[in-house]
Amino acid sequence: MSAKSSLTLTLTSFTVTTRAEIVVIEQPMTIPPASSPHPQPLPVKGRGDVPQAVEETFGFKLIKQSGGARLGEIVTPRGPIRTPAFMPVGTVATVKALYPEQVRDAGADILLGNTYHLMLRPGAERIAKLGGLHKFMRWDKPILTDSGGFQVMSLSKIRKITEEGAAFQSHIDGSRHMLTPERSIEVQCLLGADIQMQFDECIELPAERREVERAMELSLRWAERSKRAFDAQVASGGATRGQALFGIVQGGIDIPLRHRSAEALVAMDLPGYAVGGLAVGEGHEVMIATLSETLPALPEHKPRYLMGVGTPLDLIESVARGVDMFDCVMPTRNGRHGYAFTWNGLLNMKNAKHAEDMSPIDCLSRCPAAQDYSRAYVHHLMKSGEILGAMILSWINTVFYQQLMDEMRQAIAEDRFDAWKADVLPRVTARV
RNA sequence: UCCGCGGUAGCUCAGUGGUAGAGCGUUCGACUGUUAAUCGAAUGGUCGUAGGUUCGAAUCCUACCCGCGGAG
Repeated sequence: MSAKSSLTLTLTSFTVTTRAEIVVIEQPMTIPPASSPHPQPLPVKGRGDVPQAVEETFGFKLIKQSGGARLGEIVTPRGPIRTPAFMPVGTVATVKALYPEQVRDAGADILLGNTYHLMLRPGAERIAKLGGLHKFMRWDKPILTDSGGFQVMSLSKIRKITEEGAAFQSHIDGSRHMLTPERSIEVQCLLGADIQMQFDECIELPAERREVERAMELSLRWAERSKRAFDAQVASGGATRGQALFGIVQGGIDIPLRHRSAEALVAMDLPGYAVGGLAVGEGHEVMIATLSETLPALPEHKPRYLMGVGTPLDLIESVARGVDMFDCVMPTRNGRHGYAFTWNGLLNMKNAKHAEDMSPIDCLSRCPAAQDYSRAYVHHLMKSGEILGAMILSWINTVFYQQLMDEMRQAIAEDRFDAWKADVLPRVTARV
């Protein structure tokens, strides 16, 4: 039962308080010190710098399997990444509306940043000059950077694809920029990303098979170039062996194309593999079906990262099939847009029914804000367009996602993942 | 009391002869490697009242009511 297990988890940086009884409606709301968004300052010593390496190389330990689900740990010089892991998205060097301290205390081991956005502003060379992305944004744990491949799709109106790469027109000032596999890797090295992604072409679905195949084959050639560029960076000191380059399997929902893509990437012997180009319009069932057919084509002893996914349902079903890493804007974006992910389902805090509801948002959450602020108050903040509403919901959702991953890891460790899933899935996928 | 301006959707206002629109609000929805504190949909008005002119009036005319400003 997750209600119980969520309260019995032992987490390094979290004081777990039992507050489920606080639901008394007439009681005045208390704002206890535990809810401070700035709980403890980051250690000043070595802040933002690479810790003197305990482990110089990147690695992955597969600890246990339960059904198809895997428990593991990615080892990096900046610390371990417990898997299955969810990476909060910090595209422009910030997880929107949250302090890095809150993201850390939520339990995140790694963040995602973005090549395209940071290259345009403030600029990769500038970040390098200032000491790297970790120091810049005060996040000393690992960072994974996306290569800009997703922007090939999301910014399709202002770009052109050639064999060489993607020519973008900046969405900020209209200036022209070329993103090639070589430049993408260079930028990711300048940022100091611990895990770097190959440059790829992500396309929207549905799409013609020929188009899917063309983008997949192009992405394979770009993977080769990305690897050569990354190896050259390691050779010249622009990157270390503690950093890693992941390949991205493409191929839409076409299984033979997915297999062809996976096979070619596996032959390149990369330290990790992502499944890209999913959750781009095909629907949950099709995505899971494609994933089920794709994952077995990847090596067991390397981390598997499902890019850009997803809903709690997506995460649970994907972990059940052996995915180790995720990232998604959903907890933060939907938080800014008024939704709360809770252990009893999805809440639209803008709905009128919350206007006079003094109960907490989620008494099963380990996020202080989920206990402290009433639904009525958060409803008011969202209706008023107040920033604090977005901050509170982003916080609650970020904690929810991490707590979800914690519970999954715990369940795998205790070899009860299927039972856990049967219990939790119907509740977290409900709409309240 | 006189003069002027104005009364159109819950609010602020467009619409000057062909049977009403916008923004905001309200309600609901969407969002999956963030161009997103964003976007979409629905809701909503016998056009101050009563007459008149006209084939046709929110629009022109008359009276009255209400508001604001000015004069006395």
